Amino acid sequence: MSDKDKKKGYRGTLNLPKTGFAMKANLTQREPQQRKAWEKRDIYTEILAAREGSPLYLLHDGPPYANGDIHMGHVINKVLKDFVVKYKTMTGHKAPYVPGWDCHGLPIEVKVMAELGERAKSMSKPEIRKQCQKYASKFVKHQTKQFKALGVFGDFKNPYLTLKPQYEQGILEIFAELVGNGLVYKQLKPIHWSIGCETALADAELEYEDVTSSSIYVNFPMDDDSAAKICEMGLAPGDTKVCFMIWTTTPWTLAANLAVAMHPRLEYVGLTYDKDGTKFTSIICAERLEAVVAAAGLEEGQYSVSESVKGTALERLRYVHPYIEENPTDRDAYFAINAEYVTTEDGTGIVHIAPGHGTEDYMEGMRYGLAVYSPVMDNGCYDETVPEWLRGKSVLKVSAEVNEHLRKLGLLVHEADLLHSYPHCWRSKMPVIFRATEQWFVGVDRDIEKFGNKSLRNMALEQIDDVKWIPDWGQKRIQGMLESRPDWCISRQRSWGLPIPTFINSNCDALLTKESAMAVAKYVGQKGSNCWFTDSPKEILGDDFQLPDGFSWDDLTKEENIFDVWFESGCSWHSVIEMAGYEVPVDLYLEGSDQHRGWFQLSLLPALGATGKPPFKTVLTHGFTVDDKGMKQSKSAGNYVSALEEVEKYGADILRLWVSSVNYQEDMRCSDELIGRLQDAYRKIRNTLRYLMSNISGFVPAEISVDYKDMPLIDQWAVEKLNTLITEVHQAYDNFAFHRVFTKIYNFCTIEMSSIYMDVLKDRMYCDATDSVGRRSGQTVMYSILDALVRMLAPVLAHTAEEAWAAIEYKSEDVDTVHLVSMPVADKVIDPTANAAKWDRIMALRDEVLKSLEGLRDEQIIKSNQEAAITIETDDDELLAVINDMGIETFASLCIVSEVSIVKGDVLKVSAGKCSHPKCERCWYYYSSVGQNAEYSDLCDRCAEVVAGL
RNA sequence: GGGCUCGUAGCUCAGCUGGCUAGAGCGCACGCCUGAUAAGCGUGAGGUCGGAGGUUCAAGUCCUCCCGGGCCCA
Repeated sequence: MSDKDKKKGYRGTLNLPKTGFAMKANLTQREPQQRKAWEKRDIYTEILAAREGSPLYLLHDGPPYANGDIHMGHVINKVLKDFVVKYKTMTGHKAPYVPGWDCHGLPIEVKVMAELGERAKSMSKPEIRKQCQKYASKFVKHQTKQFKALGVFGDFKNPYLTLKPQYEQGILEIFAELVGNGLVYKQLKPIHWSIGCETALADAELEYEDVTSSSIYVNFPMDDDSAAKICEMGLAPGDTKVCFMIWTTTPWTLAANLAVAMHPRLEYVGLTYDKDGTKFTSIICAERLEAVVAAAGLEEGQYSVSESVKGTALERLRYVHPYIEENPTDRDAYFAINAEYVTTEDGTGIVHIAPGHGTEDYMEGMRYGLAVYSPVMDNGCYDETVPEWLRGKSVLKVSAEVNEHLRKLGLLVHEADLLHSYPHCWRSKMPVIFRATEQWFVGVDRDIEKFGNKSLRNMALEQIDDVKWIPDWGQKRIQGMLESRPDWCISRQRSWGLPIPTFINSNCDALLTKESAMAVAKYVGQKGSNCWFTDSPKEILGDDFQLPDGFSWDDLTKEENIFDVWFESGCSWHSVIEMAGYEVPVDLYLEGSDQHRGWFQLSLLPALGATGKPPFKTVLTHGFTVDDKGMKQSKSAGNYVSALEEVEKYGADILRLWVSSVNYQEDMRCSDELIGRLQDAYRKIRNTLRYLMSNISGFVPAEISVDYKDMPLIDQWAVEKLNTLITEVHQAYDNFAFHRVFTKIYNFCTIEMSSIYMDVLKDRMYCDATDSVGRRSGQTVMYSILDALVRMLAPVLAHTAEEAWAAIEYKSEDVDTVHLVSMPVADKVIDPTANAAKWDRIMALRDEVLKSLEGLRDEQIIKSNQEAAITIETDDDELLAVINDMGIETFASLCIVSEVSIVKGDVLKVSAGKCSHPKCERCWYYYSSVGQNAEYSDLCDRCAEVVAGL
């Protein structure tokens, strides 16, 4: 025997852990191979086929925009969806997942136009659209690769794309239904207009930024009759120039002014003062007096204030436009109206009204019969109807000139810069203006005969109650949005999109009926929407299409509006789900919480308008990633985490584990460091699996398992803990509470397994005879824990669980992918609560013992626990009984000490000392039996017996 | 400015319908083991529960206000 062998002693007689499951994960190398193997066997198709005939669970994917690389938001979204799909599959559902992309729209068109540069000018719409399609397809490919690299399973070979003819057909079919139900109309209406892009913008296309605007106080002189009335009311002395004083931050809109508004119930006064040698009386709101006096620079004694009257008293009084001599509209104008929305937060309490340039102005204007006057052209310049000095000038650059003009007229009371938040176009970044143009709308307040004369708004508000919102405040959120939302402007003046199928004759009558839209739908479904730009109305509608009265084939042209992309994605429940033969509502929509305004709402409305039903049963939302300090992430702020880099660096399972670890209902703090920390958790989980696996090599569960009732108490404890874990994890998954899944499993690995059970089991596993009942019992438990853990981890650690499943020698289910295995089910026969109180006491006592051992170690009396002998004194009969019941030796093994004695004393007292017995050279315990066996004088009786039997 | 929402140890999470000296894991510090070893075990230090009022015998948990985030809107 060499020295080296001597040193090893009895090592060769032990059953030490053995496994091929590597400690080092090497995820960045191993995962791609795993994915390749999945790809090769087409695991998505295989899984679906295996679940054919099972209950359906439909998660309908919301389409990301086909532009750019994926970011952390995508990661969270897709991984959460994948958790759901994989879990549902493992609970016996057929859970198809068809990923989709939003392919039309402004961002792509703008990008393509920029790339084309000058060349774009000589290109036709179909040519430009072709470039856009190429661009979109390219990013669909990119993102497909990136999503798959996360371990997401789905039908990536046949994704849904909003640019596919079939999909487009579906949109037009829904549109036709809405037309048929009387929801679609065309109207002049002020909408957000991007001057930079020369197009109408949707709410979702606006970005708010702080800008400095010129805010001005302006006097609008009254006509003589009204001035006289003001005097009669006692607001003006009689020898002054009487005016309404308004305040605005958009001087350019004054050219379109048609009225002034005051709140009906607020008090208004006349403020009389001298200005540039003229005596003025300005009507203002009493509450704004101080601010106006300050703005006008009036000192104490330089002005007087009249009694007040209510806003209603001023209604219909007339004024003269400051610089427009003749009313440019065919309706009455230049008088005072009452409006509830007037506030006293700033300004004068009198609001200038330009119905062509503001939504509220428009609404109030309608009530008073004002025209919708909007003297601004597509390019943001004034048209011919304004005074000559303004014609052709850009409204964004004209404030200084307007102010100067007003000053010369003596009507500008005060001018100041104001910093405020103002909407900008998300693409051109230019300030957005309100401008009235002809647009197509879906009316949300129109009664729908087919659905009991309810409006879309009514139906939506009613039926969101039948949808399950997770978290539950999602309902409140969408409710508020539905209550206040205006009609949906669905038209855009752009190239890259699905044309709105409307025709027009030379009288400007529009041809749009359910039948015409359906005819176009059919044609587009066959030829794709490019046909709109190349084919004739007759080809598109079909030879046998019956034109309505007033239309003829030789006087029919196509309109060139395209749909708001939200309308396209909002029809996916039809284009994707229904057209594939599935039924709506689907089980789940799962997106970021911004989609309450976006996809959720804009899917709900078309679905209600067309079918009268919502498209989803459950809507689950997640929050957004913020940086490690909780602040919004952006590339420019430098606190941006690149999803691709993180996957590259740590591997997909680390990212997946990170997603599972955070509560996605709130903001998720995210940084490279925070993600990196999950490596620790990953290692702990992986090592737990590895250790379990390493102790069951050669264990054939079906043949040599031990029954629960025959197990040692500690094994029963472990089985009970596992049972509890399974129940809790199941519940957590069912509630989409993935971070609870993570916490439960992780804590189980750390506490129950690593620091207690696996540590305690070492002696039995290593030192007991290979096929002893005690060892087999431990293996039985470890096997079932391993089996359950791998299954429960599979939705989260998609790659690692697969790797582990493959490494399990004797599988409990004859399936060669963990993703087709079923979730473990808690054993109903085992009641984990039965012994819980008892175990709490035992574990508490164990803590005391470990604490006292730490003292011994500090004094350098012992090094390892096995050197120690423990004496416990207690006055607690119950505790005495519990310990004696389980057996003092069992308790000793739980603490991994050589000797324990427990006696009745005064108070609980744990004392420890060095064990006086000799050390067994094989199991390293200090037992009295060591030395008793003549043949093996350095072994305890147990070890001697085992070694003798070898 | 409005709607919704969040704010418990360095990090990630528990704390149910208000009720003992606020918990866990990780991380950290210190120590142990060397028969899970680029592993394992133990002990310990960390929190005025965002802040201020209030209701209550009693508040992290209810109310009001304030501060600071996030999403959406204006």
